Amino acid sequence: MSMVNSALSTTAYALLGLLVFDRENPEGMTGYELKQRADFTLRYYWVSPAMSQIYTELRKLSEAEFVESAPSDGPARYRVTELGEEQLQTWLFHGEVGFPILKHPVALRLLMGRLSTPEQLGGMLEGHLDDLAARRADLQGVRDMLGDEHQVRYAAMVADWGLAYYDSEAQIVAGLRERLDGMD
Amino acid sequence: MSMVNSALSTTAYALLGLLVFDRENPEGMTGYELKQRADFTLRYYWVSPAMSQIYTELRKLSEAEFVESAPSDGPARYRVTELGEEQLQTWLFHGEVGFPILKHPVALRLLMGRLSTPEQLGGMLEGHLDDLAARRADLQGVRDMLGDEHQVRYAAMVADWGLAYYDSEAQIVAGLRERLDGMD
DNA sequence: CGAGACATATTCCTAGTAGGAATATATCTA
DNA sequence: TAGATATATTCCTACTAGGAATATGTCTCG
Repeated sequence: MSMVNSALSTTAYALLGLLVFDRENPEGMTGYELKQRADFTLRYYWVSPAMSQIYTELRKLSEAEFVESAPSDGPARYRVTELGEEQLQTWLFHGEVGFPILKHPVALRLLMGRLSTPEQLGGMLEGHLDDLAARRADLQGVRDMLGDEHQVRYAAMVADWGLAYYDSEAQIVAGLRERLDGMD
Repeated sequence: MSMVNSALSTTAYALLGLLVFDRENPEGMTGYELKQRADFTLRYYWVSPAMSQIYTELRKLSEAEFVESAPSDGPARYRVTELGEEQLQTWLFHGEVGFPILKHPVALRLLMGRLSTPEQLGGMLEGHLDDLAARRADLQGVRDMLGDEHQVRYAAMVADWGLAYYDSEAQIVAGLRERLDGMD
């Protein structure tokens, strides 16, 4: 027995959130633009969905009338509806808040530290941190983008959190160096 | 054209790592025990795979002869093979190290802060932190379990990292309280 | 001692998700 | 004007999540 009107996925709500964020824009957003926005802002807190996934979720949101797209000859441009905004509100504070899920290949390798030399671990971590530098710059961009005061009040905390999270990797490397130096 | 001998998933290597960790135990581990171990140690750094997934991955590892199970009448008990250990070594430091992926429903809701009152956000965060208290205790357990000095040297950093990661949520709440107090 | 609860052990099924390939058009650039 | 890049969307397939189903063993309490 498949649940009719089954609950939307968290990813669907995340996209709905992006559309609410953009609700002053009368043009709306295409799926493609949503993907870009998701890659830019969302991916630090929720997996950035694949393109195909975005269109799937948009279809579901559309069926539930949480988003609408004015019929046009060009690409479909979605806007959040009143109903959608209400629904997001409801979900935000009345839905089950699940546990964070992390897939961290670097941490995983650190956990297997006994299988490696300190040099190997150190090398891997430093390579990873190089990659992170670019990400960190992006994250600053996200913070700059969040201009509205209400948004800033809370989202900046999240951004700080994200930075703290990544900074702690820098701390690990620092700690690692220290430990390496202190080794006999 | 399906790739024959296709590369194992990260989850498979994670399980292989758990078996290596346990390689002094001549009994080996059952799939069930691996699941328990994964829930205990692994889930903070990699999604803890579902039971069914564990058995799927074990089958693949077995086909590749990275693990072996002595035939017996009881439940299958797996041990890592020489080949498996070598393979894990190779993967650890010669495979592609992907980017961390986070699914954080709390951070997601914080990002949508403009849709909520400070009280709602604060309430949600505090509820979440209550749940985390238990987890944090678990994590201490993981650290206690890692008795071997080589392991401790690196895994303790990971544990610290995990703790720092979760502690930063406490900081967010503290920051939130501060901001709430400072509000007109 | 027997009943029910809980732990162990594994398989099966289904919906969901990832993510690349394919397709098409528009624009930009040299 | 050809090739590259960006926009826009769909399609396909393999993988993953995760609950249900199924057994058997063990523990506990009246």
